[in-house]
Amino acid sequence: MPILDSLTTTHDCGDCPIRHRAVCARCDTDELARLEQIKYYRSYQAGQTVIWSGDRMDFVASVVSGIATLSQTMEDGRRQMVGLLLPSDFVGRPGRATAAFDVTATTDLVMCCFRKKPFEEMMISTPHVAQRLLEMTLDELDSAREWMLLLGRKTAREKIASLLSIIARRDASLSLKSPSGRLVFDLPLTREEMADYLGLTLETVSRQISALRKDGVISLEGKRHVTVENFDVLLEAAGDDSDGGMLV
Amino acid sequence: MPILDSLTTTHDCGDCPIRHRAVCARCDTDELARLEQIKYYRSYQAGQTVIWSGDRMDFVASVVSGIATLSQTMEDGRRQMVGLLLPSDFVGRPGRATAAFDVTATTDLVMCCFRKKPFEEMMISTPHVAQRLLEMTLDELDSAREWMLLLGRKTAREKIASLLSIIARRDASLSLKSPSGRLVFDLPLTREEMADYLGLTLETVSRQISALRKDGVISLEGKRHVTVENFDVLLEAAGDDSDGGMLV
DNA sequence: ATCAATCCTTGATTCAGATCAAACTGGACC
DNA sequence: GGTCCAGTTTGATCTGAATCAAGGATTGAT
Repeated sequence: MPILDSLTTTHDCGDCPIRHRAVCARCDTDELARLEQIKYYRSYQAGQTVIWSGDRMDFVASVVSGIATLSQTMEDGRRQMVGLLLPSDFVGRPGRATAAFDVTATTDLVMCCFRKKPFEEMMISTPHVAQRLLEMTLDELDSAREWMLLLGRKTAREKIASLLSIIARRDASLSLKSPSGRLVFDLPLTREEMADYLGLTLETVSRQISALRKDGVISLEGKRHVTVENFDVLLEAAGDDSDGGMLV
Repeated sequence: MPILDSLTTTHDCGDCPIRHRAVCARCDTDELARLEQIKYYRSYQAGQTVIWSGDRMDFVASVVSGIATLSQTMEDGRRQMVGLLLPSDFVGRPGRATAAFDVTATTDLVMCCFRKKPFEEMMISTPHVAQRLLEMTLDELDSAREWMLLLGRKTAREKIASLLSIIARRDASLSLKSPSGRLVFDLPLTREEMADYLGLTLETVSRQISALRKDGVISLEGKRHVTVENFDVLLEAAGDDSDGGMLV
C-alpha cells in the first residue's frame, strides 16, 4: 500500500503521532532510544487478520493509525467484538505466549511492534513503560465493564445510540472540541461489525439506525456519514446519565 | 460480627491466607513491612455496601475472605454486575479519587485496605507491587472480555452453565483438584444476583437451573448446593470449547 | 404456633429482537 | 452503458426471554 510507505520505514519516535498517548508516553529520551532499537512497523490492509486467537505472538504493539478490532468466535460462528483498537491502543500481553483474541484490521492499519522478549526486559528494568501500561490497562478494564452494562442490559436502540455517542466523543476529542451541540463524523464500522460489537444482528442495527434517523436524533448522508444535531439528545437515547462515563 | 474478630485486628502478612495471590504476592520482606504500616482491616456484613459508585475512595484493598460484587445501575434501576470479587482480588484504582462502580458484600467480607496516598507512593518507589497489579489487571481484562462474549452472544441456558462452570472451576482450584468428573459446590449468589451477573431476569435463571436439573446436567440439594455429575457435559452446555478459557 | 420476610419456582402471556427472505444502492470493472 | 458484488434496507414471521401473576419453602421474630 503506497500510502503507508512513509510509515513502514523506521520513524523517529519524536515525530510519532501517538507519542504522547501510547505505552511510550512517559518515557524519557534514554528509554525512547531503547524502544527505538526493538521496534519495527507493520502495515495491514483493511480486512486483513493481524493475528488469530491462540496463535503464537512474539511481539506486542501500539496502533499508530487505523482501526483494529478484538473479537472472539464460538465454534458455531457466533462472534462478539470485545474491543475496538484505536491509535495509541496497545495490543498483546507481556508474559503470555499466545494471543487471547482475534485481531483484525478494520481499516488500513499501521502498528508499531516491539519484539516481546526485549520489551519484557524493559518492563522490568525501566519503570515508565510499566507504569503507563498499567494506567492504560486500568482504563481498558473500566471501558470493558461499561460495555458489559451495554451488552447485558441496554435495548437495541440504546446500544446503537451508545456506540454513536462513543464514536462521536472520540472524534470530538481528536479535534479538541467538547462534544455538545452538532457533531459530524464517519462510522468506521460496517453494520455487521457494529452488530458484532453490540451483540445484535446486522438487520437490527440497520433498523435502529433508521429509527434514530426517523426520530431526528441523527441524520445520514450515504451509509457512513452521520450528523448528530444535539449530543444531549443522543445521550438521552443511549440511556446514559447526561455526564456519562463511557470511556473508549 | 464475632466470627471475624481475629481478622479485624492487625494481622501478620506472613500468615495471610492470600499472601501468595494478592497484590502483595511478589513483595520481599522489606516491602511487606512497608505495606504492614499502611494497611488496616475492615469487615462488612453480608448485604452491606462497601462503596457507592462516584463516592470518594481514600483506600485501595484486597479481598481477604468472603465475596463482593462490582455492579452498575442505570437510573431506571436496570442493574448489571461487572465483576465478582473473590479472595485475593483487588478493589480500587491508584490514581483515581472516586469509585467507578458499586461494591457490595455478598457474604460476610474482610478486606485488607491500604491508605491510598502511601500505596501510590509505593507503586512508584517499589517495583513488585506495580508489577503484580499489572498482571492482575491484565487477567481481569481478559476475564471481562470473556464475559462480554457471554453477555452478547450466549443463550440463557449457556449463560447459566457458564456461570456454574466458573464457580465449579474456582472451587476445584482452591481444593487443588482438577475440574473433571463429579464436582460439588455451593452457589455463593442468589438467583437475582446470578440474573444481574448474566444479564437475565431472576425467573429465567430459575427456569434454566430447573431445566439443567431435569436434563441431568446438575442436581440440587436445597437451593444452593449443586452437584455436577460430569464437568465436560456442563462445559458442553456452556458452549465453551472443551478446554475452555473462562478465567475468574 | 403464627406471622412476616426473603427467596425461589412455575404458569400464562407478551414483545423485542432474531431469523428468513427479498430487493435496493453505489462503487469497481469490463 | 452494463453487470457484479459487498453492503444495506425493509418486510414477514418466529421465538427466547421478559413480564405479569400466583404460590411454595425456609427462616427468624413475636
